[in-house]
Amino acid sequence: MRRAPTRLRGKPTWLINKISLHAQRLIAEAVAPLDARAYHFALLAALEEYGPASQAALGHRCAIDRSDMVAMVNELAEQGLAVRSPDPEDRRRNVITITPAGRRRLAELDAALAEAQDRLLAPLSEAERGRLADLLGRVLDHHTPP
Amino acid sequence: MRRAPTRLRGKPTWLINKISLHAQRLIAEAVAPLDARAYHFALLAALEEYGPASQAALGHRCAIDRSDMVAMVNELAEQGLAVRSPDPEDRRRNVITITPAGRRRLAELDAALAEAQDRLLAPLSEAERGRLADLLGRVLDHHTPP
DNA sequence: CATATGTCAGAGATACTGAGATAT
DNA sequence: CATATCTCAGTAGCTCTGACATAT
Repeated sequence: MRRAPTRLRGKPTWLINKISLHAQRLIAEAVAPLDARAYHFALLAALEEYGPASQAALGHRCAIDRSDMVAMVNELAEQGLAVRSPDPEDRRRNVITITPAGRRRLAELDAALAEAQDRLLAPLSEAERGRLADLLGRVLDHHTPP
Repeated sequence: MRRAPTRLRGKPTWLINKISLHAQRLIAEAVAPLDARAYHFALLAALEEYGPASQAALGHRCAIDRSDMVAMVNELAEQGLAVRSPDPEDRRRNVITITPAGRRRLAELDAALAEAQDRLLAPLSEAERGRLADLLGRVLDHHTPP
């Protein structure tokens, strides 16, 4: 890919899409030893930070479709990382709750993912990583409905 | 997705992956009226900048797998944007050449994609877009074999 | 009746793998 | 023999759509 066409190099969408592939690969490698996926971390992080939540609420926070949420919660439940129970106050809902094992797994995943960030952003200094995260955060916010 | 978990927000890989989805959607919408895809632009840009090339060389420049290149070149050829002909000097190869119609299409795609960049990066100033492109370019280079 | 939630089946687009045929 | 190129078939992971049943 050396010397990609100038017109291509100048398109941030292209840079982002290509980097995204590297990011997905690095993350998959990082969490594979834990028998996990990237979304496990997202869900466990949301459960720990905001407490028990319905699948719809989790999906809203983490930008995961509710149809995909089913399988993700199944996986967390099978591994004993979260519990799915009916919500007595609204019987359409399930309440998902993180378990002690889930909190331990969250910490492990966080460490593994931190290393993946480090590999992805290896050529950037700490200050540059901060600036990049700020710019990306603003871009994502702009495309995120309230 | 409002108020994504702090741990998630702090992971550039997550920001990049989510933004990549928005980018792909914007690009698909931008080039759909031209009956094209993002890779058409990549290939036409490479052909215009570096001249006729084999499919393997194109794939190397644009980071497209050879097995996917076949269908892409088929599409360009069907639309009269490029010509595929056997290489007399190395009969394993095809030489792909851009046509005048291909150059016109390249200009159209470039304009359409410029607008997509604009929509993706709407919240950023010109200076910030430049800084973002620089940071992303360095990250991508780091993961690109020579 | 209209909306929200969870569930499921399947489509779509993208990237990759593995194999074969041909040529160097 | 080892490698390179093109081609094709099939797979994998992820995202999204549409439908349904249930509950509000």
